[in-house]
Amino acid sequence: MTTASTTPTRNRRNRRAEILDAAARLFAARGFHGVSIEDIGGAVGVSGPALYRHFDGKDALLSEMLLDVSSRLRESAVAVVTSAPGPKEALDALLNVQITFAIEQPALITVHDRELGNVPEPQRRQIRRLQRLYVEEWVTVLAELHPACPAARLRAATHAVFGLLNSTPHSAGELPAQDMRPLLHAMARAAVDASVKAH
Amino acid sequence: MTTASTTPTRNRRNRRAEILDAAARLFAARGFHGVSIEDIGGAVGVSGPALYRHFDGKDALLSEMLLDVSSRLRESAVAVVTSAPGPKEALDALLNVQITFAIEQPALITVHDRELGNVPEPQRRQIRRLQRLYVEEWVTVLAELHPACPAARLRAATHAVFGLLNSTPHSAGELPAQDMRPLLHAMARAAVDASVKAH
DNA sequence: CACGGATGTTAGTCATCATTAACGTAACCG
DNA sequence: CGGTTACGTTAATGATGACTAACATCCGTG
Repeated sequence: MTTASTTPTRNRRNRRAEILDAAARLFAARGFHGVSIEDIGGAVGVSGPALYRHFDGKDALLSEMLLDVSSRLRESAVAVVTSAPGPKEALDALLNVQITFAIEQPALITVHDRELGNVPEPQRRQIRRLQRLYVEEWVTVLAELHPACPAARLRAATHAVFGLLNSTPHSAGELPAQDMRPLLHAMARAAVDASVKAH
Repeated sequence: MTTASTTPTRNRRNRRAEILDAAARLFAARGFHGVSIEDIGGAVGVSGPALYRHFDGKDALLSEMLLDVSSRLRESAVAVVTSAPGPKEALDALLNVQITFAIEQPALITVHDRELGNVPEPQRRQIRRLQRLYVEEWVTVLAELHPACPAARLRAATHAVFGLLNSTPHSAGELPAQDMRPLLHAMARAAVDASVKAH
């Protein structure tokens, strides 16, 4: 083999991330069970069982992927909320976090809200926990803005906003990202305001 | 067997629909490839290969399911738009169509926007066509309301609204349907208005 | 009442697939 | 240089699963 042009160390470090990235795209397109280990290996130029040098198995691959996404979302949310001067700014920042994620990592977002059911039990619980904490960041901020609105309504509204923002992958080619971003922000913002009207 | 209490004719006619219903729920929960023929049969009280008396196979089952949903959505949209006195009422009616569907058939809606990729090619095209026509009903109405807004933006906004409304399955137990309905309507309405602001 | 069709059942069959085994090879470290 | 570690490879292996075959049963109808 004479095709090793880049630094080996660099390649080693990148392989895991490369696999996770390819797997995310494939899972998003065909679903967890619709993708084989061979498919994933093939997508990064190695073949099949090579993946077991990097992950414990297909389930572990998915677990790590979702765990990573949930953690990052949750961390970003906490960071952004605590550093915001007030709830109004916090909401804007939360919107930006989710929009950035949805636009830059559409495959991950898609997998994140579809494939939790395929994660085995020990990790499933933890991912759920992180997702819940992420939602609660939103609900807390919204509750500060509208103390009279019942929490259940705020939670439902939050999920609806996620649905709105996560629709980006569906309307992929429609609009350039630089137009999509403010559009989503404006729509989500308006939806949130409407959800608490009359409360 | 002495357990045949209901009218046989009734049972026969219902079996196909029963299967489609159970399959929709299972597909929504675990994904097309995550559900076996045995699972589907089991869910309606027959076992495995009995399904082949009603459908040509697993693919055909999915195809029929998605074709049915797309047709119904599209027909409802056309009906409601043509009978509306003006674009404003038409938009409200379209919102109600989608909301009713999302609340009453969450599993179908979920499968509808996830599993198109698993439909084999002859039918795939037709389902896509129906989905496109459905979207165009929305875009046409929105264009009447806001002629200055570029079609691409309206299309993206439409997809975002679908995302918002189809989030119902995710926030299942949060809110009773009788509260969910007006909430979704208000949020979607506001989101649409925001999407065409400054145009 | 005999018959045919609709609807099920159970026992194959044949692929596909996740996972493991057994075996290179190349870089790095002593 | 000898040995360990990291990464890959190509064969099994063992399950699972879609689909087919062969064989009931039941019901309406001539």
